[in-house]
Amino acid sequence: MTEKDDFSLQDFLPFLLNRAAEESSLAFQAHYKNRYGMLRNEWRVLFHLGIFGQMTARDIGERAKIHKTKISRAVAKLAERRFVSRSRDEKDRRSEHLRLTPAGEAAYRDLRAEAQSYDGMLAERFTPEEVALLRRMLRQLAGIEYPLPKDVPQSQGQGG
Amino acid sequence: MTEKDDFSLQDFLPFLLNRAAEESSLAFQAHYKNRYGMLRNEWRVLFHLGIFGQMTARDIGERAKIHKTKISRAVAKLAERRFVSRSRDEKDRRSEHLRLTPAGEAAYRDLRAEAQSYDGMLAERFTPEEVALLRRMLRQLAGIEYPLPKDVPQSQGQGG
DNA sequence: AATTAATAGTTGTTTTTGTAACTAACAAGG
DNA sequence: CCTTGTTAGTTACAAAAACAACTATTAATT
Repeated sequence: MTEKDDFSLQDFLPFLLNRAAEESSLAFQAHYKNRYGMLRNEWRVLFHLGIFGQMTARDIGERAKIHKTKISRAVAKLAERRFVSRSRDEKDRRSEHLRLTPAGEAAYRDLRAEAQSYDGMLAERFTPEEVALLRRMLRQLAGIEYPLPKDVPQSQGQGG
Repeated sequence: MTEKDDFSLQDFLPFLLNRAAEESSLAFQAHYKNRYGMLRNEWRVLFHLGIFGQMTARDIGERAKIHKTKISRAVAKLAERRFVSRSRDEKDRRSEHLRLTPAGEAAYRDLRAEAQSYDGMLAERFTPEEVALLRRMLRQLAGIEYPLPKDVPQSQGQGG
């Protein structure tokens, strides 16, 4: 099994990104899965509601780029477990406002703490500058616009 | 939908990595899917055989960290399409040596060229130093050991 | 107003994955 | 030999994702 070829799979960005994503998700996955019986899309919805307070399914899908059928099923599960409450918009009765119940808030806070310490653990392997650059590059690759710092009015060195 | 919370999902590495991986895989996926009807694990197996010439299913799984059932199915598909040929190891009749057929080689070369130009396109958004650092960090997160330079002889066993 | 198009969200069906159990071949110890 | 354990790979079944078609409601066009 000696190398025969100069192409390196382990340098190919899509491959590398997938492997890193998979690997880095494992330990966190164990948390939301084992402790709350949640699926990946469920914690994502939970986090969005935890962060933004109230959103429609559409808002979440747009922001996280998750397909509406996944959102729909994730919301159904979360509502069934009383982590999320739904209320019709009376102006537009097609859409529903979603928010966390107290139980949902509690789960969110717990998982958020977990996420923060987990992220710190991952970041710890590098210097702060490296991590900042990594996040910036990943956001760029993910097509997430760089969020400007709130206190700095001008473009802060996106550089490319 | 205003922010309510200081936790940023878009900075959470597992989330960011997943999004970047998904996004950066899209265009390449279109190639192996539309042109060859391949699935993700199938091109991965194809590439391993293209790069290393001959391997067993086990070798591939170990190197790419793909579960053996996925390899098994990917190999079955590739063999069915005559991209891969299989031959029993006569010393150990449990295992099979896999290699690309001429058709498999052709598909590999085509997709490799695609992968190279696609990777270049992704990398182009950053400076060469940034890209080098990105790959290094991703390898570290993915649990892939840093490959030592080839001219430095090295203890046997697992290799890189 | 009536018709058509668009949007929010759901449901049903087909693919893919994940997991466990399985077969076949080898290996080691009694 | 003959258990017992291990490894390579496959298969069967359950869970999840992808995709298409659907309902209900609103908006736009005539």
